[in-house]
Amino acid sequence: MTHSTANIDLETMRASASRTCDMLKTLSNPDRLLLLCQISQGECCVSDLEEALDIHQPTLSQQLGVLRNEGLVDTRRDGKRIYYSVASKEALAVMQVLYEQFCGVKSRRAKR
Amino acid sequence: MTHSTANIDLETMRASASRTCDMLKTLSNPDRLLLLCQISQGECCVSDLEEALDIHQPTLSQQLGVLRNEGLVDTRRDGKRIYYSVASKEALAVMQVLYEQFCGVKSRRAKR
DNA sequence: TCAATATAATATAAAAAGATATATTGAATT
DNA sequence: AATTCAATATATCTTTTTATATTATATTGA
Repeated sequence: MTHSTANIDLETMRASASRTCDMLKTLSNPDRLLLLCQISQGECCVSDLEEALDIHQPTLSQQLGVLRNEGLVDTRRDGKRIYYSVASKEALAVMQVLYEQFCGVKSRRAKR
Repeated sequence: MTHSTANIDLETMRASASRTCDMLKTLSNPDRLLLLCQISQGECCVSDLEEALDIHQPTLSQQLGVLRNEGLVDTRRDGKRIYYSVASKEALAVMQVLYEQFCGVKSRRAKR
């Protein structure tokens, strides 16, 4: 419990870990992950997402709400429709790696 | 509930999302994230981790157990000590991006 | 009034975190 | 070879938190 320099670094690390975990938790749900995956390929409105992912409406709206609250997506209204886009560069970067690692082409199986 | 081609793709997507979420959930805990962060910088034994991160022993062992069960780390025994290393290239790739995004140098704040 | 979307309100389950105690294994010592 | 210590793991609870799904209702714009 001393206040050594090591512990000061540790506090910084813990702060970063905490922020990072917040984002990871938000991504740790299959519906939200798929939603963000779709949205990160280009702005979509809710009905597009509903059709593409076959998630039923209240769930969809609820999970989009979570993504909004965590600041991962932005919205824009156009008439009756609300369009979603990715708002976080961090999330976008993570989605990209996840896609490469879990959905990418299997051909180049280099150093495993 | 039709079996259109769109739904076949959706099943594949859901399967990938599910696997991806499993890993994200495992990372979504500050202790585990810090542990994996340390381990990804080079093999460490448990007492190294305990000292570096100031996590108390049963918690440490428990969270390392989670990382093991999810296949994210490997272990090797040397005498009384057990050494941990990263076992998943996917996890390593994710950790790298997380580090860049949440702990990286702030200097190059290019396109935001 | 309809279509698109969001919010509310529950219920139920699940699970996550922390604490304490105990077990296992290997090395060192007697 | 028995004892003991150090390193690590497992077990067991508690408590709290969180997830998820469902159904119903509200809001907003055309």
